Amino acid sequence: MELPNKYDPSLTEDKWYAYWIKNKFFHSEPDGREPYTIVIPPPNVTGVLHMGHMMNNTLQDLLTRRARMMGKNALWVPGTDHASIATEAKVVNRLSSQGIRKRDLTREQFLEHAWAWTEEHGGIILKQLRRLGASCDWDRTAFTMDETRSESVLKVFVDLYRKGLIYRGLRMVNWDPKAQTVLSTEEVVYRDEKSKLYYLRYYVADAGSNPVKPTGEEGEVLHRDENGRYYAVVATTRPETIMGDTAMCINPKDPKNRWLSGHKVTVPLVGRTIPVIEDRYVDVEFGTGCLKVTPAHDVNDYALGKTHNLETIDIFNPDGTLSEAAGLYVGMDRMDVRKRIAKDLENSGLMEKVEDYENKVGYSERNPDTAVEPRLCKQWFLSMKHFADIALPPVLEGKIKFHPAKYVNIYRTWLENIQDWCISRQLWWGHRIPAYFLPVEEGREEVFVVALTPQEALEEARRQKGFENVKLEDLRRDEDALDTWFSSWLWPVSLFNGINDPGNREIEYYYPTCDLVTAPDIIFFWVARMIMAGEEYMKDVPFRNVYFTGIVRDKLGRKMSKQLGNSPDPIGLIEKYGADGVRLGIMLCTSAGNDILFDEAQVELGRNFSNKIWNAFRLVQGWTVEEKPQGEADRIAVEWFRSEFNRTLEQVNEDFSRFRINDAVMAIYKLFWDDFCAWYLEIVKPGFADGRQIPMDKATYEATVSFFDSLLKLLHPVMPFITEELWQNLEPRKDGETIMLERIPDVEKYDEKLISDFALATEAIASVRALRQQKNISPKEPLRLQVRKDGYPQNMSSVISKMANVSSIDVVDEVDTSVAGQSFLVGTVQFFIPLEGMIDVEEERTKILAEIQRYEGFLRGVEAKLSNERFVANAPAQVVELERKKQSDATSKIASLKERLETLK
RNA sequence: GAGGCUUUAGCUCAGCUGGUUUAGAGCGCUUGCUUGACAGGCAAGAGGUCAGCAGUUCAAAUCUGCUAAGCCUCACCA
Repeated sequence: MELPNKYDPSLTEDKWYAYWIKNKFFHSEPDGREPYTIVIPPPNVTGVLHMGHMMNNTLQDLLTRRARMMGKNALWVPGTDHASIATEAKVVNRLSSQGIRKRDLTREQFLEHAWAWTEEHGGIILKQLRRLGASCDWDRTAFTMDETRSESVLKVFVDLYRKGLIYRGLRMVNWDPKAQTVLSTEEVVYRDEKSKLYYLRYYVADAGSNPVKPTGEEGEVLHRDENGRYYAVVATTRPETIMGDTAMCINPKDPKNRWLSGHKVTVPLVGRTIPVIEDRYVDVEFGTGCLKVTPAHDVNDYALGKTHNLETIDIFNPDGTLSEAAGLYVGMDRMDVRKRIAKDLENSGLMEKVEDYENKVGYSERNPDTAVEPRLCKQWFLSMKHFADIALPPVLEGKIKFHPAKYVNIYRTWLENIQDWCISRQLWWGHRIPAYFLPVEEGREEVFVVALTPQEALEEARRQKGFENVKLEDLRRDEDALDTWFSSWLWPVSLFNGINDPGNREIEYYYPTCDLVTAPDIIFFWVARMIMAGEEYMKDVPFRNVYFTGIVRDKLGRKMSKQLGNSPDPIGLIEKYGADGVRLGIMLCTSAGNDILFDEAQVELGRNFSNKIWNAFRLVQGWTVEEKPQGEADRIAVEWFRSEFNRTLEQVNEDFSRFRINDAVMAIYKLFWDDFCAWYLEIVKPGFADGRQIPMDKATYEATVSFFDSLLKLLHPVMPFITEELWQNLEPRKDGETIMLERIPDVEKYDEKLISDFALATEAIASVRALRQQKNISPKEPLRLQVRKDGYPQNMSSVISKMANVSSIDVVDEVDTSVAGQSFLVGTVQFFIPLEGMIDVEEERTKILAEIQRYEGFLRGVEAKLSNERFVANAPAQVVELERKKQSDATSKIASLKERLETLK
């Protein structure tokens, strides 16, 4: 078969993927083998593939394929996430572009649009994963809102409610005014922001009752205006909230504000009179030491309001505009009000000054332009104390291993300071909370029941006192949906239907899963909560290893973003470099927990490597065989490569077991390119005679094919397509055979002496080649070589002869340096090449002198150690012995170099 | 503000339990290579005060402390 000299991935990738699918090689069913399970971190159902996914999913595929080729029953379960906030936002946007407002639709109408959108865009990302070669069991593709998963979510909600772990409560929560829903504390991201600190005058309202004068002359001036009226000054970053002020607070230990104690002040512009309260919460040093208290719009103020029994005035509408309760600026957005009120305060002489100020402002994780508002409302919460208690031990005790381990601390800190999880969202796209409110009179406290179905809810309701005759249509189901993560946290369990059908064959077999590959930014959102759910519902961990990837950045270290345009299109890369090339390139630069700086040169390297493999195959494929004895160099090469392969295999296994994926992949890369191609194949490659390739002996040929076979297997998990293509052509295969289901060889014993002897030979060869280059001697001109027999592995002569084009190697007691020539050392072995008339004596002397200097310096260091009595007395015997060996080696090297110098005179 | 991590060749990173020939890899760079696998290649090279300072030790890139720069996580200071 005539093969082109360039590998063309487009001719193989789709073909083999279709073959794998047709033969159901990705499909897994429970059986007697050891299971290996990975569940995909479900991407947003309407998302598209980005570089982060590429890395993450290549890793998962690599691990899955490798496990499969180690004889395990490997299963990688794919699926998508309904991503309630993100998807709902997209649907709302699309509707608004069609002139439809969400609030004009019923819930059912809106959900129809949302499902249509999901069907339209859903699953694109899963199709893209196929291009990458992902060996997911597509028959098991799941969705967080499909029937099984939805049922699981509702069951868990009901169960946790009955266990008393879910409660409904009035709390200060984080409100996203754009999405118009609450968020959990984890969904708020804080950003440093340059803002202003406004100093506002709050006049003392009961001046008639002779307030205690501010102490000190300075105070007199500061706190009294030209009309003699006293005032306090409050520093705030949020002047737009003054309409909600219900107190001013000072620290009781603050002498400079003592005079305000017990008085009342007037809120500027608003004119409302509010009390001055005292609380040690107030920082005396900050601003003026006077704090305005707005219980409805600040977490701390809310706490103050509770302890001091203050009125709460909510001045915002859900969309962030000012409500009727504000009295002023009604209907304006809060951010506009801030600018406007600053001017108005200024004009009314109520603004003392404005300072630049840097503070942290919380933004919505999903709507990064929207500042989150603290807001008081009634929501559903999951009590976390219990879950923290069950989720911490498995990680601390090492039942679950984090790679890298540094995340254990982060995990621990979070769990030890955990807050209750707000799980309700004011969204429609999601799992609707299975709570039903019963009809009560206006103003009475709400009464509700929690049940899986309306029918069960009705039965439950009728057991409530006073509701014995309630009817189904009287029940009003809670409008809210659940936080998306409230379904994702069940993923490793719900994928195997472990909630709805506990103890079923699949959950028993596949759970716990083995490895989880995910990004560290969802450690709290997802990883921690899966551990909680796993422990709660399976009484066991959901996975044994968590591999945290880094963030994919561009080569300048910037995050990839649409705005910067620095995010390559993954499918474009696959088309340009081949999926195998992209996979290899990315795998070479990942390491657990470290960000990767992506450079297209990386995948170019991967493409080049594909080509290297391809051409190595072309070489081997073109060989002919005849009956003849195996040559000596060939025999050594075969034995050596067998050892080298096993040594590397051992290293690769070790690297994989420690999740040092890039090291493992690099080791395989070097094994193939450097050891197999550059050394092994070059040694056994037959020459040409009379314009025809010399046939090769059977033993060498068969060894080579078997090495190629092993190498392809080792490479397959990283580069599935090209390895399948070549494996299929390496020997005749039957339909239905695949490299995917072959076994990666086990490590066999190897000969370390042979490996080190061969290393010496390669160094000697490199030295001869270097010499040729320096002296301008053609590689084709044969040279003769002398070698001093001490420490020289004579079995390497045939290899050296062939690779360095040396016509004869004389192994001698002492090299004959009486003729002109060049000597060199490999380790302690001395080589000499006679080169009559080919060397420049002066240049040679300079070089040898430099060499002597280097060794003398080294020797001085060694001797300094050895002459140090404390070293000889304290260091372990073998370390001292080693130093002695270094000393004698260096001494003999120097001696031989000096001798050589003599002969050059 | 509290904890944690990082700093080794031009770039990205190894260097694991202090000791193995006075530091390794990949990429990049330099030089030389056109007939038999591959220029997406082959061969040979250059390149380092291991961030700085002080300490512990017979011995430090490796352990400790301080300093500097960068990054991450958490935290209610208006």
